[in-house]
Amino acid sequence: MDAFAALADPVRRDLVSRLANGSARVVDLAGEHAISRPAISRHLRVLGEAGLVAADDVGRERHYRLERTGLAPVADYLAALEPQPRFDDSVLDGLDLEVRRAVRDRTGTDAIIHTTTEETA
Amino acid sequence: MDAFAALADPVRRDLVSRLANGSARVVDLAGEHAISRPAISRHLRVLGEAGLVAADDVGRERHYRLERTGLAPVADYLAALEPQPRFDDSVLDGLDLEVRRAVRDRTGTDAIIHTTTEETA
DNA sequence: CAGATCGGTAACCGTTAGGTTACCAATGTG
DNA sequence: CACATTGGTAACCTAACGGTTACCGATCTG
Repeated sequence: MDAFAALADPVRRDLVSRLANGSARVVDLAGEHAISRPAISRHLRVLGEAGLVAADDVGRERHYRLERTGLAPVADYLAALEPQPRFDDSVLDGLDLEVRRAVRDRTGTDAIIHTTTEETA
Repeated sequence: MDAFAALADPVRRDLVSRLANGSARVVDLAGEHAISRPAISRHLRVLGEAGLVAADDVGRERHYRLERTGLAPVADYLAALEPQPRFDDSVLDGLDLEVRRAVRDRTGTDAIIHTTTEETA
């Protein structure tokens, strides 16, 4: 099950939100979620398969933690829905030439396009 | 069906992506998606209920278009999972304003906006 | 060792999701 | 008007989802 399908379930979203505040054991999560422990366990397995959660075994306990990299597909998808997915330089056209010229002149570091960041007066 | 569940289906994600490039009719979308037109129609209804898609009636045709504000719950959820809730997510930059506005506007359904903010006493 | 705790898995069950075909209303066009 | 086009809906079916209880192994602890 992919990340989208995994996050379609409100219980799993709660679990992910919960784990964003720190890792937890299955019993802890089950104690907070009104449904049975096996149900929580299976939700965690789904989240694990989606790459959203990972576990560390500590003795007989299993500490689940959020795996934020698993959120990448979702974030990427949202980003791709932006009106202009490309960098729109047109707004800065006026500055653009000067920026490039300055970069050429200096040639020191690579500097490249940090855009409007370095504006020391 | 909320936005998360709506986006859980790959066909619906395709439809949303497709509509991000411009509106389209049901027959057009059906012609691109290998499944039957009624199936597409129902997917569009689901997307509409989730606030992800809207339609303009033009004669006997119905032009579907992407409703980006419907993405607010998802973007908001992702933002809430950030390690430190700074508003520095370049990925979600464009959505940010729409997120805030949509949260104000909609507030209907479950929306999930409160995300675990209300700490237990 | 005996027993409690932690956690995964299997079996079962009701509900829902998503596909199909068939049908219907509404609108454009010869 | 006759008919094609567009698109929504209903009925139906299969597969999957998500819950439960029961059971098992593994690990701490008296």
